[in-house]
Amino acid sequence: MAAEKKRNLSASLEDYLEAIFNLTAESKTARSKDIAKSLGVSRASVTGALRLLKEKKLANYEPYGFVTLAKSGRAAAAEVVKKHNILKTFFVNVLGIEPAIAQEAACKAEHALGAKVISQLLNFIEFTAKENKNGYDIVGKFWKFCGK
Amino acid sequence: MAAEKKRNLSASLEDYLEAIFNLTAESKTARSKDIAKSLGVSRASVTGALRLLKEKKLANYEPYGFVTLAKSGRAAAAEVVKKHNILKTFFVNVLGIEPAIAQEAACKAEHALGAKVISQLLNFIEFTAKENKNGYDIVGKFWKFCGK
DNA sequence: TGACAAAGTTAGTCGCAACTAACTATATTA
DNA sequence: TAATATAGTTAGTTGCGACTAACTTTGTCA
Repeated sequence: MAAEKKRNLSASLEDYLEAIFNLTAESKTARSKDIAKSLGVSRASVTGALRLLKEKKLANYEPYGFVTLAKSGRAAAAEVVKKHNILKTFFVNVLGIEPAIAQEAACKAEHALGAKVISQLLNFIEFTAKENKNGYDIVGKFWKFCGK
Repeated sequence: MAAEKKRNLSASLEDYLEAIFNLTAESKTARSKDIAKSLGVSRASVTGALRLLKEKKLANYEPYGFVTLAKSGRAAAAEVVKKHNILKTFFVNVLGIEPAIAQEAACKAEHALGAKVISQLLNFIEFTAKENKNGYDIVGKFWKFCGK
C-alpha cells in the first residue's frame, strides 16, 4: 500500500489551498490581499488561515512574507483543483449546464465527493468522447432528449 | 413568478429535516433519540436543532412532545430526500459506484448541488433508460469501458 | 403507587471560520 | 528621506454546531 496521507482538511482550508495554487499559477506570487479577494473574505481571515496551513505544514509562510505551498500542500491543492475541473467539465460538457452555474456547483461539490466518484466521472467523460469518435454521440442525443 | 421560498438552510439543519422525514415515514413518530442515532449526534444536539427548526417554522415541536414536520419543513425535507435519491441512483446505476460509498457521497453532495444539476442528473438517468430500451446500453458499455 | 430506567432538556464549553476596528510593517513617491 | 498609502496582523466578537455533565420529565412495572 502506498503512503496515503488523507489529511482531514476542512472545506474552508481546501478553498485557501486552491486559491493559493491558482494565484501562484497565474502570477507566481500569492498575495494575501488577492487570496482575500478571490475567496470573498477579509484579509484578517486570510492571515488566520495561513497560520493554520503553516501549522499543518501545507504552506510556507512568515508574517509579512511570501506565501508558497509546501510539497504536501501543493499535492492537496492539486487534488482539489483536479476535482474541480473534472466536475465542471462533466457539468458543462455532459449535462449541458451553463458554465457560471457549473463553476459554482463544482466549487461546492469538490469538497463533498470522494476519489471514487470523481474518477468515475472522469471515466465517463472519456467514455462519451470515445463513443462519439465511434459515431455514437451520447451527449448530443442527451441534449436533444432534454430539449423536449 | 411562483412563490419561491428558497430558505437558506444549513447543511446541518437539512440533515435534521431529512432524518425526521425518513423516521416519520418508517415508524410514524420521530423520537429525539432516534434522530440522534440516525445522525450520529448527541441527544442534546437534537434538542438544539429542533428548537431552531421550530423557530424557522419548519417543525412542530414542544419540549418533551412529539416532533412533526410543518408544511414548509416537509417540502424542504422532501427536496433534500429527492436530491439524495437522484444522486445515489446516478452514482450506483450509471457510474457503478458501490452502494455504501454512493450513499455517503450522496449525503454530502445533496447539500452542495443546486436544482439545475440535480434535474439534469435525473434527465440523464431517464435518458440512459430510454436508450437502453431502444437497444443501446450506455451503462453496460461504460462499465465495460471501465473494465479495462 | 412509588421507584427506577429511559428519554429529553439545560447549562456550559469547545473549535472553527468568519467579521470589524485598530494597529504595525512595507512600499512608493514627492 | 520623510510622509503617506497599501498590505498585513492582532485583538476581540459573533454565530454555528457539536460536545459532556447534570438535571427534569415521562413511562413502566413490581
